[in-house]
Amino acid sequence: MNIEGVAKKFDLTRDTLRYWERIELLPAIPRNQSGYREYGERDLNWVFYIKALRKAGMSIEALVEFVKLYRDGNQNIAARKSLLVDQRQELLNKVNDIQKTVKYLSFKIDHFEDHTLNYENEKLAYDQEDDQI
Amino acid sequence: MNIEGVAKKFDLTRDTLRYWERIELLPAIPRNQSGYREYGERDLNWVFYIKALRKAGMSIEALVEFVKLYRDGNQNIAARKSLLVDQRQELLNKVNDIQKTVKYLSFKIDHFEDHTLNYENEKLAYDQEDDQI
DNA sequence: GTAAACCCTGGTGTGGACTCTAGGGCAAGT
DNA sequence: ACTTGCCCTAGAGTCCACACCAGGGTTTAC
Repeated sequence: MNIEGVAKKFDLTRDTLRYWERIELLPAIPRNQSGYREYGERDLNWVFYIKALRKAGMSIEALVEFVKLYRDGNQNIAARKSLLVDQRQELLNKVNDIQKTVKYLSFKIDHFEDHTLNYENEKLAYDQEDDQI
Repeated sequence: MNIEGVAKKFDLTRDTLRYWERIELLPAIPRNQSGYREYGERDLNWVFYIKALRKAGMSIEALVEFVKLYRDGNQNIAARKSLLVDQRQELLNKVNDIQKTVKYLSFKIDHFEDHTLNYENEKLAYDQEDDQI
């Protein structure tokens, strides 16, 4: 599949795909005889993966790291797997953060008219056990 | 409380606080006779609120919008409340997205050695019902 | 009363993640 | 054969969210 097709399929711009490749967020895409990029199955997997994790808020750094491990050979399977596990954990942490904020919002919504509130009360609502604001 | 105190309390830099104020992400902070910012109870609430929502990944745009509604008077209480509700909904959507990605990662982790996978299979794991992508 | 440690504004700098442009090659239809 | 519409690279431009000055006033500690 050519770059246009991939761009459409995943709703990205061609420029973004080229950019990702340049910073090694994607592996080097094979070229046809005219030098055009020809995305294979594996490359589409990467695009899908990268896009999902970017949307979920993963840093590009972490992803580059991961791609590098793949690029550098099949050696360190354990390392790669544990990176996946780490990434999952980071996402779970993020979910946790957001859910705290949801609680905080819910509290504000429920007490919307109550103008005596201050953020100390709200902090309470936001997080009962965590002492660092 | 002066700017240094607020910065320390919320683990932000003075620059960030001034920046937020400039782009109207915070209301105009009252000044003392020397022109120094003097943060009140309400302002601390804002800082807390903004910081939490930023950390949760809310766009600055959406937050500026919200602050504006407050700034423009006490009129539209309903509008303000519904904005809170909207923001909560956005966060819930985000949680949903991330959880999809977590599922996807879990799938990859579980099938780590299985090289016959392609992103079509993974798409299945990623999201059973959503047909886009 | 003076040095250190704050505060202010206005402006410039920075890093990240694209986005666009220029200049040129290839492909497909007419 | 020629127009249209892709593709390429290299490089410049943009926007965001700060971070970092410079130049100057103020407050606090000695």
